[in-house]
Amino acid sequence: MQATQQRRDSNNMPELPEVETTARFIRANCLNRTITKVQVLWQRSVATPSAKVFSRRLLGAKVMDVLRLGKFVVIRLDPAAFLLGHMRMSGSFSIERLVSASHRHTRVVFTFDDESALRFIDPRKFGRFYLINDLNEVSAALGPDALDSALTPDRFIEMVKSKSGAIKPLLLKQSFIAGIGNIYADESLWLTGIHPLRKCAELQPKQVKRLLRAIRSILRRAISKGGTDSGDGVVDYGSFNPRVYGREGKQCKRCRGIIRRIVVGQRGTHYCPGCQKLKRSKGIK
DNA sequence: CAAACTCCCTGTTAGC
DNA sequence: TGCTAACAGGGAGTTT
Repeated sequence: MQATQQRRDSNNMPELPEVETTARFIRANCLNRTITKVQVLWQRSVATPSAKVFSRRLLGAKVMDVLRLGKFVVIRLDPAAFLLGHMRMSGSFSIERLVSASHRHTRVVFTFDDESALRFIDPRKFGRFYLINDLNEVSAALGPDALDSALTPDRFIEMVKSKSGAIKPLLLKQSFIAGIGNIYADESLWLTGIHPLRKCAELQPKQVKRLLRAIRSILRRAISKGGTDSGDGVVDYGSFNPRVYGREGKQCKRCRGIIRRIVVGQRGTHYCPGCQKLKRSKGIK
């Protein structure tokens, strides 16, 4: 039988939508299964506890639920524990019905009682697993999830207003708001017409409200485009077409200006100088 | 306290 | 064509 796996290209670095899709994918395939074997092929893929303890403690654990927390895939286990996975740059999962030849970049393999296996593939070795008892250990360090309805526009406005720096680095800070990565940060700022270097305190409440709406619309759309099982066992994230991300030197789809790339907070940042002004111009000078 | 580095990694790409 | 060096990127840790 063919392996079930997820497909990813350069425009699909795991951010909130991809993690959500992945969590659903694992949930659909691994629910109620019991782990019978754990192979850690790259030790550092396991952040905590030690790879040895990690493997031992997972034996006999049953998958009770799979959810998403920010950019973490959270697997709730019985006996009570949480297995968290972070895909970082290049991580992805595949599920196999039969034990097949090992994929080149396999870092961790979880085998279940029905002899299926969940394989973690991660070329750049940045992905990490955490086995913890209290989910709060992680959630306490995260800001509200970008899609959590408990994060109201008013609250978001207050959160942004109290900050002194630029808006883009703030969107990437998981302790501020969880789930947004470099691609969606650039895209949502473009959609809202806000320059990435714009100072938070200078933003009008109305703009911040629009920004949150843009973030959510882009994330939701990406989720809906991903996660569709095409039937041949391949889960495709869908073709997400960035408006600015990775389009340096190309024409803005809105104003025909030329997309620029700058570095903000050590991150490549793409924006349209025509649509995203740093200073509000008052007509013709 | 926040911003800026440094490091972890390797596939991809630019430059020769 | 083939080689090398630079680069990208999320987050943890360290320094300014």
